[in-house]
Formats: sequence, structure tokens, C-alpha cells
Amino acid sequence: MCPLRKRDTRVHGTNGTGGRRRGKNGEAFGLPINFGPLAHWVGFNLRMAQEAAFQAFSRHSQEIGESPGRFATLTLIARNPGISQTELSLANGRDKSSLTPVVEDLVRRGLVERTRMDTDRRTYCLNLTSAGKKVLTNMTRCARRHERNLDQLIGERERKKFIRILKKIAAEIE
Amino acid sequence: MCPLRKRDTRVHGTNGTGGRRRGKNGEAFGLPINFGPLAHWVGFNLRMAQEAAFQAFSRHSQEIGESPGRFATLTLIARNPGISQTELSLANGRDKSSLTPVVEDLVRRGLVERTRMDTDRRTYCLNLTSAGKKVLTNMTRCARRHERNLDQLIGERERKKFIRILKKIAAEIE
DNA sequence: AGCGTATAGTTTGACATCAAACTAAATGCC
DNA sequence: GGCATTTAGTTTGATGTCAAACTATACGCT
Repeated sequence: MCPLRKRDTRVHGTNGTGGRRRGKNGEAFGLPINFGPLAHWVGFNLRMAQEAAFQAFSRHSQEIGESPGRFATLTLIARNPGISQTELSLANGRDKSSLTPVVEDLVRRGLVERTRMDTDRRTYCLNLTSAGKKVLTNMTRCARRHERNLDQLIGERERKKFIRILKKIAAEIE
Repeated sequence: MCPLRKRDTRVHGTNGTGGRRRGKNGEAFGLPINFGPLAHWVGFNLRMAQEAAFQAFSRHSQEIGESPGRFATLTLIARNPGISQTELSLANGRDKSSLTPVVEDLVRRGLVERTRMDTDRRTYCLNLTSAGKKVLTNMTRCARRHERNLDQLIGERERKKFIRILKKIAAEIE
């Protein structure tokens, strides 16, 4: 019943390449994958690239035992001392409720200090401790290595334009 | 104790913009966010753009009640009749175990037909039913609208280069 | 001052995802 | 043929995420 992809007619028929094994990405078992419209669409390729970059970053940063998401969090606190959790979640593109356990963990581990704001007892002020600064310094070194890889892939020339487009998508969609 | 971001010294000091309220993205409460090195890094901007595009797609596609992830799945099955779950998960950039409940759901709802392969009783052959094809047609219409938005944002000229870079990242990182 | 509304952060429930352990079938080697 | 190894798919457990309900403060209006 099943058309037996390993001998799918397209190989001998419409798809005349005959090249059935490239083995790197997106295809397997001898038949190249047909991505159809996905191949040209921004959304799909964004997701695949993001996933790949995320995985690569994870591999890099696990040397120092910190997950990629934490890195942006620590950087944003470092650069915006006294930032509130809501501001942080917005800047980070995540829901504020996702931040609760992250901040709790960072506080528990002594990387972040959390005090109530004087003029509004609801909001927290987040700051790095000196331990936090030290960890961030190490993470930043790792991240720079990772970024250098990406830069090499993209090329210095294209990078600015590329990032400009990414920012535009993040800011202006819909 | 807390430095009171609302009156942070940087506003009157080092950061002389005085413009404290833009209200759209990444900042709030009167102080623009300092993204530090994140601003120039590919990984962070990839994540933000991907997230934004994903959200936009979700809004579009919920008209027809199908999540964005399912769309790629259905498209890949349509374009590669008889594809196995492992092939599909590779093409889709997701772990095969994530696919199990998705396929189960699609089968249960009559959009996908799943048969064992003749020559290897372990692997499944996935195919769209005619109902699945109909649903995919609708989703594709939605997705095209979404893509057209993205295209307008990016510009036809840049789009090809942009996608080429995304593919390169997905394929060649590390 | 008092009451209704808005806001910061937490809790909860649903869901997607991965990685590792597992089951069943296939393949290879003797 | 029989046993070790590989492979396709599922199960399980941990994590990260969102959205909605919730708590507590704050603000605004009279």
C-alpha cells in the first residue's frame, strides 16, 4: 500500500537528479526532502536558523553551565541596573511570568540582588551582585566566540543589513 | 537603596537624549532599555525576530484553528508522500519524540493517514488524506498572507539574500 | 478619606520541546 | 539459523513558555 519512499517514483520520474544522498541536513534515507513553499518562506527559515543558533550557543555556553536564556537576562540587568521584572521581560521578549522562576534562581544563587523600589512597593529593582558580574563576564566571553562563528558565516559586510532586517521584523510585524 | 530607575541618573547624566518614552518595543516606564552587546548580536536578534514572526503567524492562522508548527508538518507530508516520522522530524528541525503526539492528533482528526511500510515494519508512511489536503490549502492561503507581510517589511530585493543567510546558519553552524 | 481601577509580580494549568530509556523490528555476522 | 547491533517510533521526566487568574500595592476621582 505504502509507496515505498526508498524507491519513490519521483526519483526515476519527475525528479531526475538521481542524487539521493547528501546526508547533512533535512533529508535522509536516500530521498532529498521537498520543502515546497517552505523553502522560500521567511518564517520557516527563521525558525530553523534560530533553532540551529540556539543549539550551537547551548553547546558553547554549557562549558560554564549557564543556559542561553539566562545570558540575555544577566546582560540586560547589568546594562540597566535597577530594572524591574516587567521591563526585563519586555526587553527580553518573554512573558513576565516566565521570568519569575529565572529571577528566583539567580537570586538564590547569589548572582542577582532584588530589592523593592522605594516609591512603588510592588516593583522590584534588579541588580547584579559582584558574583553575578563575574559570571556574566565569563558568559560574555563564550558568547563572543559564538558570535564570531556566526559572523564568519554571514560575512562582516552582510551582517549589519541582516541584523537590521531582524530588528525590523521584531519591531514592526503586524 | 534601589536606584529608582524612573529618575535614574543616566537620564540626566551620561544618556543625554532626554527622550524617555517611545512605548513600542523593548522599553517601558520612561527609560529606554540599554541592550549592550545584545543589540549587535545575531543570536539575540534571531530569537526576537523569530518570536515576533511566530506570534504574528499564530494570529493569522488561528482563523483556521491550526498552530504554526502543524503547518510545516502538513506541508512536508504533502510534498513528500510516504515520508517517515524520522525523516519528517529531521526536515522539520524537531526531535522525533516531539512528533509522536502531533502525528497522533493529525491521524485522529483524519488529516493524515499512517501505514506501515511494506519492506520495514518499523517505519510509518505518512500521507495526507483528502481532508488533510483541504485543510492544508486553507492554511497555505493564510500563510501566504503572512509571508506577504514579511516580504513587504523586508523588501523583495533583500529577501533572497536574507533567506540565503538564514539557510546558511541553519545548515553550517558549528 | 474611600472606592474603583490599573499595575507588578506570582501562581496555576496547558502545552511544546528535548533527551534518555525503552520496545519492536531489521540487519549483520558467525 | 541465532545472537549482537542498529534503527523507527514511543514513553517518560525535566524544562521553558504562555495565558489567565490571583494578590498586593498604587493611583485617581469624588
